[in-house]
Amino acid sequence: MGKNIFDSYIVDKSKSLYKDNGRNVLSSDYLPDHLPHRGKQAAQLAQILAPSFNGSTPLNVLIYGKTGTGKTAVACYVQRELAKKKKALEMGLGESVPVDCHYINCLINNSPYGVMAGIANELEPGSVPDTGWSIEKVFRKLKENIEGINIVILDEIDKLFSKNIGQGNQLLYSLTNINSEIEKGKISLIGISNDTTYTLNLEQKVLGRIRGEQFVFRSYDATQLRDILTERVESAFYPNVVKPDVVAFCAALGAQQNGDARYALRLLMKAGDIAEQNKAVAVLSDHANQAKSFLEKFVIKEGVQKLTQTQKLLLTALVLNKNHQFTTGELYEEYAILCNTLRIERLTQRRITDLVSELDEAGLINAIMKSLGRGKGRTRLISLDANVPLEEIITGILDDDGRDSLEENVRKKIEHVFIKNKIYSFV
DNA sequence: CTTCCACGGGAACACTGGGGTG
DNA sequence: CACCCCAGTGTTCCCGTGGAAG
Repeated sequence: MGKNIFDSYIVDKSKSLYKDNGRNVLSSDYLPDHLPHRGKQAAQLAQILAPSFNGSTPLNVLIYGKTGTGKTAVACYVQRELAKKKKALEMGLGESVPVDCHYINCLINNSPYGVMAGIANELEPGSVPDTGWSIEKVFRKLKENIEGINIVILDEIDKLFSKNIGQGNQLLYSLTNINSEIEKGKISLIGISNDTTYTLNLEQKVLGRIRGEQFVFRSYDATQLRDILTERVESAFYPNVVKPDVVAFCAALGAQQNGDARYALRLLMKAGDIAEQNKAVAVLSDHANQAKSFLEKFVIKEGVQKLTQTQKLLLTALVLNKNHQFTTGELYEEYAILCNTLRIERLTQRRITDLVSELDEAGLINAIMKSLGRGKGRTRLISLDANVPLEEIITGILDDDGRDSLEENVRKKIEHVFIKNKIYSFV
């Protein structure tokens, strides 16, 4: 047998640090049997939903909290328990219990149509196509098929409002309105939001209808994260494979990232992977350190790769003048010049301001609003974020990784520009 | 108080890609 | 098959507005 590119990555099962299927335990969509430090929240949620088994429609629920604070985990945990209870009751009664809980992720179905169709297909799989119908038609179909009490978890519900506030309100209004329109089926919503401003820009008429319970999930601190990680480590790795200081390290970093348990778990998994690839017999703090820098770079590079061609050009302009602070007007000039040399159509300045805002939100650049007074007006001062390594940005721009946001000839030309300006030499 | 530049909301448009109809 | 309906996305166009130097 010759050498194969997979060889160094496939570890002999007998030498693996992970138990069978253990690596999955660390993945973000794994739902453990026990949720440390979230038992109370799960119990409260169960209490709110419990009346559904007696035939009354539960109150709506809004859950707020930053990423990785266990919102989704708690909701899905309760969903799973509810399904178990339903089954048990049905076994006992010998008849079906008309209670169901569905999960919709609004980031994946990221449009009013997508969410509406998602719910309709939960009620009756395949009843609605992914595209092509009017929303009203989807809604009609949904109303046709709805029966009993349906608890709908709308995860990342804030994404419905980030693009078009009016549409988001309209959708929630329609969904909550169903209960007064129809007798045979009811809906209650569990909205999960990463936006901690607690408002979601809900209009008054929608707010009045939602009228439910609100939960705020506080971020985990380092101690809590350590408890979470410790439990996962026990089911993911063989005994004594992960040193306690590695767990503490991951927990501490997770705490720094706004108490993000997901990040801490990713760190731990990466550390485990690195340890395996190095054929180590244990996961050491050195592996965790490597994992940390890997994730940092990976996030940036991946973020840049996903950008549109125009955003990459804006970044290019900033990289070429990495010590300069641009006003929007200046940056637009620079961008226009770049478009000329690359022979591409340029977008309007209005569009560019939006793209700059997106880059700012992504944390790749700093754009500070300043009023410079007479003759200068009100503008943003734009520069690369000093904390972002230049190398990752440049490789992110050039290395498309099959995403094809850059036309091939444009990519070549940008590379050429970088080389000409002696910025690309170290790659 | 004027003046300046760009911010950013909103309407309108083009285009894409799917379903439904005759 | 030709043709219309519909949602979504990315864009342009128009324009009222902010806020500090002069």
